[in-house]
Amino acid sequence: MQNSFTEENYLKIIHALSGRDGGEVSTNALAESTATRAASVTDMLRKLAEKGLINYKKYQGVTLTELGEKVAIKVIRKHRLWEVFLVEKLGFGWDEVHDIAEELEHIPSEILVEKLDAFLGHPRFDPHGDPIPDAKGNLMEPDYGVLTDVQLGEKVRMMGVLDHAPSFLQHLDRSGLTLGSLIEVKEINEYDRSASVQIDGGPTLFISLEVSKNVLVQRR
Amino acid sequence: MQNSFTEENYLKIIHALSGRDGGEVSTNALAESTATRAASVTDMLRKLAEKGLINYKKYQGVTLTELGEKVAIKVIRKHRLWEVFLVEKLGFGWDEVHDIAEELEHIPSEILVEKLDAFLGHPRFDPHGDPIPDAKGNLMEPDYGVLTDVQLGEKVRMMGVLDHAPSFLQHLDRSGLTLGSLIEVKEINEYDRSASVQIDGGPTLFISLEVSKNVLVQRR
DNA sequence: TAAAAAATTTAGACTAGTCTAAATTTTATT
DNA sequence: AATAAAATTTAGACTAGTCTAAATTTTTTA
Ligand SMILES: [Mn+2]
Ligand SMILES: [Mn+2]
Ligand SMILES: [Mn+2]
Ligand SMILES: [Mn+2]
Repeated sequence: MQNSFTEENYLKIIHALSGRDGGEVSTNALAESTATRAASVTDMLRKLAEKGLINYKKYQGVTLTELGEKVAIKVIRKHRLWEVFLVEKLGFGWDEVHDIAEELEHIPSEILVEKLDAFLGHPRFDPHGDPIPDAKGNLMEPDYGVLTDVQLGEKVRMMGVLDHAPSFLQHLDRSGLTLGSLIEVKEINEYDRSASVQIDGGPTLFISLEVSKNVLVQRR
Repeated sequence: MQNSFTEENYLKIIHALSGRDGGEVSTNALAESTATRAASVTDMLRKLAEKGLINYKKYQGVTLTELGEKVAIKVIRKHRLWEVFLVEKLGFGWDEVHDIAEELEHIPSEILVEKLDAFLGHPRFDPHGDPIPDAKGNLMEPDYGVLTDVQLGEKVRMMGVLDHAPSFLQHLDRSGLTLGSLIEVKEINEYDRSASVQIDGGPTLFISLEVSKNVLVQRR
């Protein structure tokens, strides 16, 4: 049978919290991310385990099974493709698309996804720099660094963001930081780890640690 | 508060069954169209009435309130715009889009609908010839006739279909009948009311009463 | 390593939407 | 108008997903 909207969300969140190592995810972490209570999570975990989507032993946390992983990646693929559509075709800002994509990602129809993918020209990344899984379910996570780890004087390319909150994305817009920006670290303040960076060889910008922490860059 | 997927479907179906005269819709008719039982319909009707979306007096059938009508038309607008998107942009056939649009029509976001509408060039009709309500909720029902009512020798333009079933639409495709086709009635058989028609001044086609009944045409 | 704290699960309950079976109301027929 | 048939509503129950409060298990800390 089909998976419900709610089940798909649990799988997607388990995938995200599990990280690239595929480690166990705790009931409390899921309660936090799903905005429900731990007791509700336990109920759902029993059901997902029943359906063979997760590995679950009481009190031990959960991981996705291969099947669960496949389902999660399909949802992520749809989410990111729809985000590309919203930005590239409909003209939404990258700060406006996440919530709409949260709904669109649950529309069924394999063929819809594949036609959408073709219509968009088989994009490799979504508007936030996140990689789009291919039709076979392969998800290549590029290993970007965080701006915090960049040394003084280094030049890096902005490739993505860790925080997807509209307020953060809007802040980046106002700062003139977008995907692809060339960032040169001109100064790092020991006291609060804020920094001055030069964008695309042009204007210099002051950024807080909070921002640096959430900007993904390609070091070369 | 927001209306659920299920509530929206009830409103849309009440709108459809109510016809242009806005007449009462019976519990049984709704049970049939929603593929549920009459008892379930009664429960939902109480709820919709509670929310001010329908006029409901026990045993008397229902009509939409102005509010209910507004909500129904918004759903219809979304359904038809998404169908245009699926056909015009993604390359689906007109026989493939209805079920997918049934899902997409429930995605919220007013701004999404308006951006989609603009992206599509503000289409007036969907792939089946059905009129698309405008952003203000105006729905202009053109008064087409049915091919059955066309006289011998008359020339009419095909403008829509009454049956939206994939099998019927595929049958029209195979027959070479599409929206915009010029149809001249060459012969009508008294016995079964089947007919021979000439399409776009070209090939002559034999069509059954069942088909004629479901083809909408513009008489001039 | 025993007690305290934290995390997790169980118990019991609620809502939305659905069902079957029984009761009621309306409509059609004698 | 009385009765039969059809339509509709009510009663009681079920599932998915959620909740609070209580019980249990694991982890931490003294
Ligand atoms: Mn997103
Ligand atoms: Mn994204
Ligand atoms: Mn349709
Ligand atoms: Mn249509």
